Amino acid sequence: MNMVYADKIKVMVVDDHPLMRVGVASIVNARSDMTVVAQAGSGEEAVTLFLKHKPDVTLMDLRLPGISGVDAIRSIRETQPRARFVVLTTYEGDADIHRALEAGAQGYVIKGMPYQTLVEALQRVHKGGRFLPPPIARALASRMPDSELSAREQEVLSLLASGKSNKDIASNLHITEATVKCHVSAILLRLNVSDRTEAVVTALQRGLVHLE
Amino acid sequence: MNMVYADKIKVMVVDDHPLMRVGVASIVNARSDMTVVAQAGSGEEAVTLFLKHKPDVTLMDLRLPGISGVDAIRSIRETQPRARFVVLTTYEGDADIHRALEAGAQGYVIKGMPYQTLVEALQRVHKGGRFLPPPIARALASRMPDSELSAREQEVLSLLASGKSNKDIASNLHITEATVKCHVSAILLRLNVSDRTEAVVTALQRGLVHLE
DNA sequence: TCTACTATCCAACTTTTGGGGGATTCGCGG
DNA sequence: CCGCGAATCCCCCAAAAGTTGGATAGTAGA
Repeated sequence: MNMVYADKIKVMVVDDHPLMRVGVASIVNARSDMTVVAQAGSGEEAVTLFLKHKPDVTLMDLRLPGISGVDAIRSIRETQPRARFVVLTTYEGDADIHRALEAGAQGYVIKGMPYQTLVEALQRVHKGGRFLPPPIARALASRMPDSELSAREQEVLSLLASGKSNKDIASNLHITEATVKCHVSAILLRLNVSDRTEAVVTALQRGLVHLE
Repeated sequence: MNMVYADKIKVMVVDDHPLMRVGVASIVNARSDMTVVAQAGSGEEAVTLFLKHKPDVTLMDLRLPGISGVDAIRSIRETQPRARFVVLTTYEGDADIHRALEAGAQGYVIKGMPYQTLVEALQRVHKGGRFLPPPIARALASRMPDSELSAREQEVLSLLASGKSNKDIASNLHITEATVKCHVSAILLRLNVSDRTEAVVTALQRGLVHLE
């Protein structure tokens, strides 16, 4: 019987850490105006469970095994454009924030903020609004407007971030070392750094690439 | 009245994420053989609360604001050598594991393992044993036995990992660029990599250094 | 004590990187 | 159609990074 949920916000929790899911669920269920209707530990599971439970708001972590949280949001919104999402993740740079909002998230909360923030985000997003805490909005605003890398440059950056030399990158992409240098120079310019190592460090800090 | 705790394992939870603390606490408190007697959000708070509540086992995250979890363990064990610790953290390389055990932790559990693992770790460590899940023991075993960097090399590595050039590092440490190159070469040898960028990436993967 | 070892330091040499031109192709939108 | 940006390549050169060999000093052990 679904009557018991009639006046409550139906929430789905997506996070690969069982302990974090339990924590979030106990916060949500402790309130009289919301309830957890599903929990998922991966992006794939989230897509499946969304269709089954139709939550009002989905709390989504970004770093997940398999497809990323951003991809899961995009995938769900393709068929369910009215789905609403609050991203709940550890801070890993402004790039993730931008990508998540672009994919269709309406809220963004950092793990470690007081949990009243999370509750407020769920309420606001459920009512059709957006929710970006001041530190997040600030990080987003401080983005260079022209900081977009081309597809090729992103490929080069990710190889750079795995520690490869220009020669390795060249053979990996089947292009010449000269071309690699060209792309690397463009990346250094965009990221406003002076060498490849600094480029990797700031790319990791801003979340443009990840380890492993 | 402490009588209610007479037959229960007294647990302290240390983690800077309130949601994670709530999750862990609800798991522990749901069991009849253990109970949470204190929660801390920083290493400093952990030291204070330990003296006040004398938990049987402390669940300790490693990445904390202020002093690290390892430092907190070391600090507490200086005056309370019988204190027992289970590290509960995200996997960030074998270096952290080694440092934590050296500081006096008896157990090591990764966030994201099924929470039955956490319960078992608490029980085993409380009974005076140790607890290292197979994946952790394996990561520890695969460490190079000779992978220790000298103090100076660690300084250089951390500057390397912030993206500084040899010249910057030299002026930072008040030595010649030639000497810096020498240290860098030694680091490359130890980490078994071929250039500084790769060194930074693998150092980050293994948890020898951290971003920021 | 005297040797062996290690950490630290330095300089000369070789290789890799990054910068500055410039050229070609391809596709996309005005 | 034409301009424009993205991607590809080339040459040359200067600067940075990495290699090798060697000096010094302190320390632990035979």
